Amino acid sequence: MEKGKRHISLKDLALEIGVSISTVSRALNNHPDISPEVTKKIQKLAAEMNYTPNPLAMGLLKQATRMIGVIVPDLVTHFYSSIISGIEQIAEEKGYYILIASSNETLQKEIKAVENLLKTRVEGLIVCLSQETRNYAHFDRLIKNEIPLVFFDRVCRTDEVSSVVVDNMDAAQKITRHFHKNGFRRIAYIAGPDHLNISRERTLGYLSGLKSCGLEFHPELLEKCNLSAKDAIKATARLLGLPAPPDAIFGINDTVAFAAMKEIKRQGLQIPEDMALVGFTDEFHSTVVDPALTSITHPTFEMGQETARLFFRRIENPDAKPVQVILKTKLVIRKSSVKQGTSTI
Amino acid sequence: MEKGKRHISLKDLALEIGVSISTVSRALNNHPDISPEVTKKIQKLAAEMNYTPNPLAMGLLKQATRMIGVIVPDLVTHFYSSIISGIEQIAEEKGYYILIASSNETLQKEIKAVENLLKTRVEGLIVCLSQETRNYAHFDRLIKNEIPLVFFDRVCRTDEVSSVVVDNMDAAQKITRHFHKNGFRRIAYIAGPDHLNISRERTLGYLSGLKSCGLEFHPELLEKCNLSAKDAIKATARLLGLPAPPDAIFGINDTVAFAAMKEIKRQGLQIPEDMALVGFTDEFHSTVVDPALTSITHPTFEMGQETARLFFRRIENPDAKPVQVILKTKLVIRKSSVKQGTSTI
DNA sequence: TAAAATAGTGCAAAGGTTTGCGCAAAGGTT
DNA sequence: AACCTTTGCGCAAACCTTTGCACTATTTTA
Repeated sequence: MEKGKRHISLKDLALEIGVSISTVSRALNNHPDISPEVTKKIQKLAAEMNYTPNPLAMGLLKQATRMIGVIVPDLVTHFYSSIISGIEQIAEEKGYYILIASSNETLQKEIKAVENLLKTRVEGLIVCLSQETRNYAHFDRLIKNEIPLVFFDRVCRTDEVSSVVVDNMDAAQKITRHFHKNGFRRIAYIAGPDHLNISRERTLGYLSGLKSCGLEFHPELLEKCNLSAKDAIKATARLLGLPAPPDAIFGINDTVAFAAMKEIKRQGLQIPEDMALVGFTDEFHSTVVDPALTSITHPTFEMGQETARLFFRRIENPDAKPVQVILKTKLVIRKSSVKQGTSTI
Repeated sequence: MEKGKRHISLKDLALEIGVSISTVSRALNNHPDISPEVTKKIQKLAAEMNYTPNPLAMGLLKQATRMIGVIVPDLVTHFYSSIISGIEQIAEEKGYYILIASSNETLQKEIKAVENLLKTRVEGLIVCLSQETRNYAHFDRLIKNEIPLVFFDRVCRTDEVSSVVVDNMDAAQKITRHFHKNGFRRIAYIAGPDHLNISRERTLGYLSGLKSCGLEFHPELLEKCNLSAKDAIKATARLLGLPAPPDAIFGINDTVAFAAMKEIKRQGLQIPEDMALVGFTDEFHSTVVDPALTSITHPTFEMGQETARLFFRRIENPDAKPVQVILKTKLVIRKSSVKQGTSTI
């Protein structure tokens, strides 16, 4: 490879062998029109010279970049990183690359990310809504222009767009019942903003869970926060400061659960003796904290895989009806929600 | 925008207005040759029709894709995610996109990632070596072909390639001295593979730290692991099982530190009373575990930024000499290394 | 008034790839 | 021997953009 020339092209091969570019192209694609000897010679040279087709040229020609844009609320939590890994695995199998953007939980950056990714001509988008997003105009534009789109976890427009979620209602029910079974009666829930499906659905699960246990719903035990650690700490403090404080709390996600844990400890309360705690989070973090955190674990890697599969389903079959894949979560019971001496069965 | 046509081109604008493609192109670039009226009309239409230049076409023409390949050992730890965020920020300022690949700590996947990224015609690579990498042929090829390359954290070929690292020796010294100052005398270190600069340098810091404290070096207190949690647990167990076990341990990174913590707790030992512990990790994780972990924190976001800056320095000035940027770490003292009642000053 | 300069556009090539069509030479059929 | 079919390959267009050059009017200069 001569200096300054990083990649060789069909033209280079054609010049070297003394045939036309078309012949080289066809030979590399095993087109029957080209004689076996010529084909072999060309393929050999291509291998030697380390030829790889230029994706820019292909993209231009085929109007397909083989790139997917992925927008996540943040990059630094295990939840999203793990989902991205799942997406990537499937994408790689299909010969696609993913372009990752973070909305930083803001609507503004999310809109910007959509714009930027479209500018780069990604073939479509895989998105988890930012916490702020309650206006979907930027996605409606994509839908109108028939640009492939799939949502995961935090979703919207589920009639028009395929999506992957977990069974949030079921998960919240499981937590509530688990608390009840372990002797807790004043069960609090720190939710997120109402416009997020995950928050709404978990609230429903919480309520129906209470009902099925024969527990009364106390509105003051349903707290809200904006999903930041800071706000979650405030919400926890409000709960702990109640005239009749809860004896168990579950947080809508890991940030909230860890924040709650910090605040509970800061106030000198024992977990789970004074206050039981359950979160939505992953294996790793749950076990590293003390006490180990009982939690709903998401099948994050599978969520990513499933989302990517839906994306390719859409690419390969644009007219297919949107579907919603609902994955089951698991309640992994650890120390934070079980008083010593209590049966957990 | 008519259905099925996702992006409009100069041609569409030209047809609409009735001028040539060249005129449209020049008008959008404010070329003085085009009359002000025509220019204004074209720019107005372009804005209305939401024209954005096709990066594939530009890439083909300019032989520059404005894409950077980033290879990290894994995607799911905060350390790398945070560095990636830093890289991304600078890249975005420059109008570049990043393509992220994970080596999963294996040489094989790292080589594959290099190949794949080159296939996509990234303009260059930003890399943190996998744990296994001790053969650098795949990078030597890049160097020979003058493909821009920058390493961070785990580096090689530093004479030919710019890199960003932290002052690992200084960091390990700080830890060792901190242990000594707090009354610990049998200080152990769980290192990684010797071919990794971070491991070697921290070992040197450990040794010189011991020396400067007047402590003798006991070879059995220098353990090694392959950076996996599993192996780190084994290494910890070996240390704890020693006839004369250590009274303090520091782990080469967060995975190792957390694994050590688990094993120490599992054996029923108290931290820091029976065994002090210090890790290399980030703010968030250090505070969420119990006891809060004293640790060397990396300026991860800045590392990412600095790495990206070196990359662009290379792009803009290919003949500049390679440099190595060495960032300072901070030792943040928390409970895991200070016995109650002990002065930490 | 004729020649020269200028302003405003368009043509075409380049970058890399695929592919319908055309063309020549070779072989096969009556 | 005259025709038809293969075989094997090249031409050129298309995808989109920039840019050197050429071209046509119009305006300026001598």
